[in-house]
Amino acid sequence: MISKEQRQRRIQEIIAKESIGTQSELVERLRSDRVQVTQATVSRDINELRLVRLPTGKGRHRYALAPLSLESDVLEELARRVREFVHDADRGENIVVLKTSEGHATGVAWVIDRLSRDDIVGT
Amino acid sequence: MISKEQRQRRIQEIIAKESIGTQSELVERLRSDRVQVTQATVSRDINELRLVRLPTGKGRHRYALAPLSLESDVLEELARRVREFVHDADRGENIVVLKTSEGHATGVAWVIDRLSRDDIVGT
DNA sequence: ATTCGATCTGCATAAACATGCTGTATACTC
DNA sequence: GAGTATACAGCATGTTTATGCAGATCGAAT
Repeated sequence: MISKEQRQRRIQEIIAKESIGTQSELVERLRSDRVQVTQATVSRDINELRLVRLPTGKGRHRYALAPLSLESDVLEELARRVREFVHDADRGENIVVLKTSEGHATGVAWVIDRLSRDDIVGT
Repeated sequence: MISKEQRQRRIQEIIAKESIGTQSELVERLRSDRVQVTQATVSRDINELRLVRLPTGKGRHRYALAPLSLESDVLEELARRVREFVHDADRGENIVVLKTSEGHATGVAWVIDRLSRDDIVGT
């Protein structure tokens, strides 16, 4: 019998590293670590740890702690530019239009490019 | 009939201001605003908006604006959404056009809105 | 050592949430 | 206009999560 505290620590580690979508999944995962519990207990643990089940699109979910840290350099720069230069944001179904100060569109777009890197098809 | 987009906006407003613990509760709340929907639709909205049900101790819960309210960090959320949903970025002299996945423009625009407001705290 | 109280867990089940299917509405093409 | 496609929402139901209750365990106080 592992302690409650250890188990909860383990849970946090697991969901931080792996993509766990349901509590049953987590129960199984814990079993593979020789930690035997039921879904009921895991449910209580999750509440105590204040973990959240985050929808990750197209019907999938993932338990998560809280934040995910990203490159804050680029982010801060983007924040600065958005605050300073972006005046308006319109949107359609699959499009977002940002209106910026004269001449600053390139700069804002540049930061967004950096942010997107690989995922961007083209600019 | 209110539009899906309006309804989702309304949902975000409501959960931002009020403490909503279940989807049925949200359905009721929407009804009191003359917005009639079922739990099923609200469930789909919540997934699309990537809202999160946060345990708030002693068996209670509250829906929240996902990572945003958790981290108080709009930037990281923007980064995530840009990475995930923005496919293309065009620019003009004072305009930036982001092309996103079907249906995700609202979410991206929403984060940018937040970012443009004075009351947002930077990283 | 026994009693009390608090904590923890599993079981069974209730409550909450997700989703397959279907009907309706709208838009596009021919 | 008829046919086809796409998005949307409700209903019914399946899946997932929360919880009342009872039994086990532990520590402190008597």
